[in-house]
Amino acid sequence: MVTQKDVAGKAGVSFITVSRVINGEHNVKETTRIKVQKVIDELGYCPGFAGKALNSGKCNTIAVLTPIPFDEDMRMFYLMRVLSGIEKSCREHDTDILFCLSPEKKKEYDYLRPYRQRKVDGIICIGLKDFPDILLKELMLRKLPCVVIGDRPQDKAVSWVDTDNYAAGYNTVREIWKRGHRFIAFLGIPSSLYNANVTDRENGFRQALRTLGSSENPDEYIIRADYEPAHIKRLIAEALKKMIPLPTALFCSTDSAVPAAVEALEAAGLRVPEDISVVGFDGFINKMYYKLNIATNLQPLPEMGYRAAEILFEHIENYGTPSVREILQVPFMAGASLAAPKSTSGYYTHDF
Amino acid sequence: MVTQKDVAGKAGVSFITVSRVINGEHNVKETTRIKVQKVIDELGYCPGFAGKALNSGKCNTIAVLTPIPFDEDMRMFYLMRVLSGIEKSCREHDTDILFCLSPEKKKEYDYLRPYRQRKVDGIICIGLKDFPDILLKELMLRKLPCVVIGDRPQDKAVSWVDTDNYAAGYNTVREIWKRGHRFIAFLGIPSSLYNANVTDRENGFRQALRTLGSSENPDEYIIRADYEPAHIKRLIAEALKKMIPLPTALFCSTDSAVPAAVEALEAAGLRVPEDISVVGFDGFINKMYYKLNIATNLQPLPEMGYRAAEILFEHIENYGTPSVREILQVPFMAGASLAAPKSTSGYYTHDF
DNA sequence: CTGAAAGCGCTTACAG
DNA sequence: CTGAAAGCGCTTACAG
Repeated sequence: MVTQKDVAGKAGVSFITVSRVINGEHNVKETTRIKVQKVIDELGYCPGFAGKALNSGKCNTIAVLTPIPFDEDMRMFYLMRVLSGIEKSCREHDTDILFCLSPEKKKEYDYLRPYRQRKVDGIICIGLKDFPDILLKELMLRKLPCVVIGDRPQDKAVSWVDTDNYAAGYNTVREIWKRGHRFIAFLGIPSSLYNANVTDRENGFRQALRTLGSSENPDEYIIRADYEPAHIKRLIAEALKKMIPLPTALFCSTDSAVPAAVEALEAAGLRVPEDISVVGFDGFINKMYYKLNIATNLQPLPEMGYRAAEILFEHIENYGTPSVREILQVPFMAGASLAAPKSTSGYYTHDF
Repeated sequence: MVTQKDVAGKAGVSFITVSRVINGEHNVKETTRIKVQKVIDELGYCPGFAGKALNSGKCNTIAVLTPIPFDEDMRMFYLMRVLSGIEKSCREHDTDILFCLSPEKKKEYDYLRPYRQRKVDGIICIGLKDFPDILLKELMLRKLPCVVIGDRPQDKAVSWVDTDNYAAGYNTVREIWKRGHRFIAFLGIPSSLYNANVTDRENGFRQALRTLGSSENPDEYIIRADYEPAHIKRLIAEALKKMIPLPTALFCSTDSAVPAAVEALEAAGLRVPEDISVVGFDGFINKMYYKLNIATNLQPLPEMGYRAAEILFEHIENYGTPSVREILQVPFMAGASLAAPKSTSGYYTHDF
């Protein structure tokens, strides 16, 4: 490895002068600078980062911590879009991304090692089911700046960027209702499986129905299934039998449930959207060459990543800055899977 | 940051003893070890990696260099599957992954900075169109171990892991032919856009047709389009007019072209697979909820990533080890998009 | 404008 | 079994 000393020797100056030239300091004679720069170019010298890191305590690297497995196709989309935003910000800050999977299943893996080792200046967490307490304590102990994406840890000290899931859930029902639907079902996820986000969508769904004046009890139209397509299909098949009258629209709390949901509906003899409309949430289903263009809610994932990174850099440059909480809006996207129901029975007079 | 000195002070030993305990050396009295370990636990001491890196010249990090953008949906699948294999190997070697995009478009970004800075011990390149000469020279200059995935750099010094695209192309034609097809078209990519892989698939296609005794000139059945769906559709529409007789099967050199290709065929009034069979290459199209189960070739992407990382670790531990070249096979996957053609005119007597 | 000194946190010989 | 010394590559005061 070429070091400052090598350059210094060949240029006939001390290594300190080389350091000055590399860092663009002004207290260097112009002729010296040129001479040194020439040797730097000849030798291809580039300052090793370890020496610098040891000095400054900074390594210009941030970690992305996520339990999302690389081979899970739908959730990967979420991760990748967020990453693209993080990456943009990192590029602007000359910072690299250390990629740390925190496997959901393989608990024995010590995913905090890179942080303990001070291999990163800060950390962005994505898709953690719950923000673990141990993690929080470690972060505090080691004064490691941290920003969480897609969750809202209680602790005041943690910054986060999230979307307004309640408003999006509410608004989605409005959009469905506006088109004439009155019996709307909701496909969620058990709260034990994910964080409050999905519950918020469900709460928005409930509140919207209350506000819009539905006399129906929404509970009977709410299904909660885990990520497994088979599970989704079975629960929908069972639920349909109990929903009287049949819903004319199904709001899926995540796009990744849409294919299985549509299959289940079709298996029950319902055509989408002729017999039942389907709306998703997240916004990547239509990138997947799915057979049907799905109305959905477009999460601003790259923006979330970008903002999270920007906040993180602020914390890094200025440890102790008050924590930041940002809530981004989720625009509704119309799509072929959402149409007016066959029989509208005059509800259209309801004004919007 | 808690350092060896802090531990040493509290435990009443020198920091060297702390180093010994941390590294599990044997020349430490048992009672001392226990005493020191207790303080380590109390203080939550973990050796910072910068000091170690400065000493050993190693940082237990490898870089993944790729021009594949995070937001390009189909190619991302390729990248992620490869990454999952790399990640597995890294975990076994207690190594972290530094993620470096080398943007295809934004040339001004200095994607070699992390390597020059010795921020990584080695580098895995994925999806580079051509392995750039400058990159190679830099790697040699800085003695940075490197393994390339999905390409075969000429230089003897570079290790790579690739798939047998020629054999897969050849075998695919056999599979199609076996089912009775005699007029088979090929959708490739201009050689200027990608590396020899796609050309190899095309060569396998050609050779298979020659061997199987097709009297047709395959040139008229070969289309080359870039990644743009619009481009693919236009070229297929034009090509179909010139193919006489019409092909009864289309072999797409990559799954990412399949949706556009099928659209083009359907726009021309051809049903898949009733009028024309379609076969892909890569193996992720069927993960995308595509409307049709596609016959394709399943690239062993996680294995490629895993092997590449294993080879890289060998190079890192033992710089100067002869370069390794590995070629993995690509199994053919039958699917609903490949069926027997409507009229078979007695070709079935051909023996396999 | 330039360099000698000290130190960042660690490890590796070398003495005792 | 334990510690003092030197050094990894760099930067930051401090002298001159």
